[in-house]
Parts: sequence; C-alpha cells; structure tokens
Amino acid sequence: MSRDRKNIKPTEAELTLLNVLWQMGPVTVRQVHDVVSETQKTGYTTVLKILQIMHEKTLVIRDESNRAHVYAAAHSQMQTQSSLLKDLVSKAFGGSTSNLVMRALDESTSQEEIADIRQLLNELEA
Amino acid sequence: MSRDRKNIKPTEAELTLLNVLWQMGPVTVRQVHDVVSETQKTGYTTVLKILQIMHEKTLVIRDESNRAHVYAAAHSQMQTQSSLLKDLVSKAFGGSTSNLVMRALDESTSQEEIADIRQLLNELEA
DNA sequence: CAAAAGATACGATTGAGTTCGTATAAATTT
DNA sequence: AAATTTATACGAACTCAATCGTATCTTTTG
Repeated sequence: MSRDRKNIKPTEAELTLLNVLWQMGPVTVRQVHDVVSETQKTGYTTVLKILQIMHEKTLVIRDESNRAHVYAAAHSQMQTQSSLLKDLVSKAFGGSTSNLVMRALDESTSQEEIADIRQLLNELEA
Repeated sequence: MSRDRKNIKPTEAELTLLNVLWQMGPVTVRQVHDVVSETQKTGYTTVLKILQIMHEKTLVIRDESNRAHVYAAAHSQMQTQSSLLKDLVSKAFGGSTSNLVMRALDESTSQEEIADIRQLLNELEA
C-alpha cells in the first residue's frame, strides 16, 4: 500500500522538534537544539540524529547547500494536527469526531472558547 | 514522582484490548481474543501477555478466583479518552483545547453532530 | 484413568524509538 | 599554519512495545 499522507505520524520526540520548526521556520540543528534545551536537557547529537531520521521519513525537508543544514517541516502544523486527530478518533473514539469534541469540552472551557467554537459551527453550517 | 493518574496512557495494542473490555465488560482472555481475532490475526498468547502487562501497569483489574482469569478495565472509557486528549492537546496543540476542537471540526461534520455540540456548549454555559 | 483441550506463566525475539559518544571533515580563530 | 570550534555521520546501547513458542498445570472428555 501507498504511504504518503498516512505516514504523517511523528513520534513524541519528533513532535517536539516539529513544534520548534513550525514556530521558527527553517532553522539549523543548532537553532533547534538551542530552543529545545531551554526546556529539556537533550544533547546536540540527539537532536541532530532525530532530524536525520525525520529526513529519512520525509517528515522534514533539508537544505544542504550550506555546511550547517537547514531543516523545515515537510507538512504544515494543521495537516499534522488533523492527522493526529484522525488517528486518535479512530483508535479511542470509535471513529466519532463529535464524540471526541464533546469529550474535549468540559467545565474548564472558557466563555471565549465557547464563543469561538460557536462561530466555527455557524460557518460550517453555511 | 507519583504515577497514578498520569500513568493512564495505554499503548496502541493496549487500547485495542481496552476497547473490547469497555464494550463487553469483564471477560476472559479467550473472550477478548475471540473478539480481537475477528478483525486481527493476533495469537492467543499475545493477547494474554498484553493483558498480563496491563495488569502489572494496573490498566486492568483481574479476578483470579476462577481458573480462567477475568479482566476488566481499571479506568473508564471516559477517563481514558480525557487523558489521551489532554496528552494530545499538550503535545500537538500548544495546550489549547479549543484549538484542538476547532481543528477536529471541518466540512465533513454533519448537521446532527453540529447540533449535538451546540447542545453541549449551551449546557456548559449554564 | 489416560488423553486431549484449555489456561497461565515465562522467556526469547524482533523492531522502533531515543540517547549519546566518537570519528571525521570543514570553517574559524589565533 | 596550527589550534579550536562547529558540523555531519555513524554506530552502539538501552528501553519499550509487540509477538509468539514452549513449559507446565488444570480441567474436561472419552
């Protein structure tokens, strides 16, 4: 079977790095490591290795024209979020998206968030 | 550190078995395997082993009073769904639940689902 | 009761993910 | 130009998840 759109399923460490790439745009390994090491004690070569693996998986693209390679996410944050959600819906919510949505919402949901979601529902209906 | 509520994070295979337990209630390994093997070609001892591991992790409880042990989910489906959502929100949605909710909803959302969600929003507001 | 069937326990294996040390090459600094 | 810094590549080690075979014990059956 083909594996292109379905293959967008980063591991936990990969997702951490993707978050950096989405936030910062194309960056070097060092830049990624600098950001990551603010909150984690991860070695430089670990970040490098994971990015290399992600490149093999085509989770990232890489510009090798300079000595320090520049990495960027291969898929948008939206695409990846949707993919992860779809996966979770099928595995833990019996395939029902509304089931997931309703489980996500609880008393901690703010008025503002509720308003935002209502707005989206209106748009979807139109 | 403590690990009780946070430890509710089943692997993929474990989640498959949990779905059976939630659906069927307390059952034997054989019963779980019968259901699972309808859709997967998983060996009996594989199911047994995973349930044993889940027992060690206290993802399931087990009644050993009979020769064929009877397994049941240790946490409700709702609890587990919430836990998985919380995890995903923090790892892929920058901690924003409404962000996740809005990403989950798209043009494929049915009118009925929209109505259900609206209803829930109303209740939350009250 | 002996044989077959059914159950649990226990390892062994395989693969993926994560981490990092070391080797080596390139660039920069002194 | 030598020394230092900075990069990539590579492979080793370790853990965890998943799968299954085999041993052993219990129950049922013929």
